[in-house]
Amino acid sequence: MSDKISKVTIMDIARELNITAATVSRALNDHPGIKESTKKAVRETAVRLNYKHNRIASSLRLGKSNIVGVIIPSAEINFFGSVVHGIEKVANENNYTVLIYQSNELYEYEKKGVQTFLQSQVDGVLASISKETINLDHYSEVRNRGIPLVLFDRTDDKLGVSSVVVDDFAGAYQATSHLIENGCRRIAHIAGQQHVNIFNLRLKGYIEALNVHNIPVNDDLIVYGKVSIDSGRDCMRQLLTGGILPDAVFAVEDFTALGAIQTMKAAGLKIPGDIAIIGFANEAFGEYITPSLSTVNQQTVTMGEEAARLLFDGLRSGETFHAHPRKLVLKPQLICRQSSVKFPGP
Amino acid sequence: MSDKISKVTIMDIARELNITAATVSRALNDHPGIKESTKKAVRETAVRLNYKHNRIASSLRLGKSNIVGVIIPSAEINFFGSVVHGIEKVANENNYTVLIYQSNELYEYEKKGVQTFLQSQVDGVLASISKETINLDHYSEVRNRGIPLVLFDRTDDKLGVSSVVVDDFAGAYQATSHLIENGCRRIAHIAGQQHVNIFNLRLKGYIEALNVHNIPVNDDLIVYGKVSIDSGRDCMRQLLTGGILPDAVFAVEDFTALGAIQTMKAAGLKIPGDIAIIGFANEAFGEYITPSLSTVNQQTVTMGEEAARLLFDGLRSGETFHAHPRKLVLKPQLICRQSSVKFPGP
DNA sequence: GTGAAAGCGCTAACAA
DNA sequence: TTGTTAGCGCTTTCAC
Repeated sequence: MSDKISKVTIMDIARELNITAATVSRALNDHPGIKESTKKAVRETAVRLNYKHNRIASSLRLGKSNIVGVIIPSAEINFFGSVVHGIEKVANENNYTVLIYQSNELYEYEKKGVQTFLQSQVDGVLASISKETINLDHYSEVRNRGIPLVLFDRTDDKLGVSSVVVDDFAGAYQATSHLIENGCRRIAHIAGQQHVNIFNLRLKGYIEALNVHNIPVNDDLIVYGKVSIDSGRDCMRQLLTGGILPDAVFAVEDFTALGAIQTMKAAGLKIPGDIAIIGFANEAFGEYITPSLSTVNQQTVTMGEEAARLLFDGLRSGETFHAHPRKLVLKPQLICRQSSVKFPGP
Repeated sequence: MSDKISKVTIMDIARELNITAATVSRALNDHPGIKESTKKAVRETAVRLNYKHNRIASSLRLGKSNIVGVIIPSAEINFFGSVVHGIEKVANENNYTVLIYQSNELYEYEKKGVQTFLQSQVDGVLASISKETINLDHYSEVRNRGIPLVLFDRTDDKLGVSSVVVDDFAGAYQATSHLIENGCRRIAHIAGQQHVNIFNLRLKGYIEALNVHNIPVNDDLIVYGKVSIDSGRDCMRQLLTGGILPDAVFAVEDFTALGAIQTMKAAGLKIPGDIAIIGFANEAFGEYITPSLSTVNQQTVTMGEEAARLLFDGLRSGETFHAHPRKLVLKPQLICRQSSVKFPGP
């Protein structure tokens, strides 16, 4: 019941056992040159006094915190939650703790998150760049300080750091080809902000698929949005009031596709009969909406695991971390559901 | 390009300006008794040398970290992402940083998260208890150490700490009454684990609504699940093969409702014609599935804000924090969509 | 196998 | 207005 703040330190344990703090520290860290009996006594006393290791003091002394910071744009996107799972798995294996900061897709928050992590002396940073971010100086700073930094999904090659991405070009290519193979010819693309490289790659993959299949690229069928449900709605309206009525839409990601579907339904269009649609990211809701949404899966957990592995490899290799940035490209997987299949198989 | 780890400290700034570290520290902290010119010089030199405040050292010295830790069961549930937004807003106003730890609904992770936060000397903890958690000793420890702890949504009164919840009883009462008003009489409830108090309250609210409307409570219409899509599917199957075919279902939360809907559809039941359904939590997907899901909104952002406010009030009041736990109960809001409305209005 | 002592970087009394 | 000094709790060299 007491609100006593019992700050038990290794000194208290030392006093109790008539040994020194140094010995206690060594015992707790399982130092080889300490008698087993001493270790045992120290551990028992630690438990009895309810001692709690002070990470702050330890970090200050060691110059490392055993914490990795993860910056994600939003915890409300399943994709990122899933990547974080992968990261946590590997971090646990390496005896590291993961702390998360959400940028809310805002540059200022993202910058603040990086600063917080730097000030908190995290040993490494994993990040996915916010949609709003153009200036990357805060990440350069992490890099220049020699702190391991690995980007995932929303990356930028200019930074010269390691990264893990899914092959967005290939994913877009597959998605678009799938629509073509289903008989669609007037395939529109609702694109994202082109400074975000994954969105740019998806546009390029779309164009490549059209080229390979000898379908002319029509600029009127490409609209640019801000990658959200609302934006998806708006972009779809634009497409419907444009000169050419598309018979299919490749949306830059699932939320955008969701918005587009709402507009299609409101316009009385049958999906996929009148118009087919496919998204990107395999968000959880896609399976449950009507029609269920075809999309591209991004191997989220693997992405997290690989990003974390790159980070911990770097942590071990020390100073030369950013000397040879590596780029891991995961294979995306097409997921065909109802929204894109005009001619269902037997 | 260099990978130099330039550990610039206040000593470096002091040397540069021929003053002492203490003065630099005071200048950086905008201490009143420092000449404006000195402050200016210090700040400029700090920028020039690319000095970064070392939070670790500062925390060790001050015994406080200006960090609050938030423990959430899962970042993949929109509800929690949304609450965290609320928390961050208030934390920012108070010049605090928010770090998130996800328990993945597992007791062991949750315990580890609490330990990490304690070891990292966070100044306060906000938490929502995982579904799996029964033993609450780790939270007691936070409390006993005199560290402000505020629970939100998944709380437990036994802990004797402040909390913010939505009125789950009232929400369940409203949801059930809504079904009754729509002409349903054989209303089933897919319940959650009863050791989780919010799930228990929802069951009680359901029963109360039936009582008030003179509808007998039938135990065959109450099934207990584990609160997930899969569990929703299973429970619904149980209900369909039971003695009485329900004409409505009140599901303990939205994912459970989603699973139940899948089973209903598979059984060829029309929703809401043959069977109506309502969920709880207002997860994002509910608006987009077919039929759209009626549910109960929980004022997530407000919940986060209020929880954070309770915490910061406590932080200021100091030692007596846990002496007078407060409990804030927010009003839930019924959201009627297609899945529950048998007789749509004009 | 353990002790003594120094120091990580910062801040707050107390002094001047 | 600024300097001096001590210490937060832990770890680690160097002794013995």
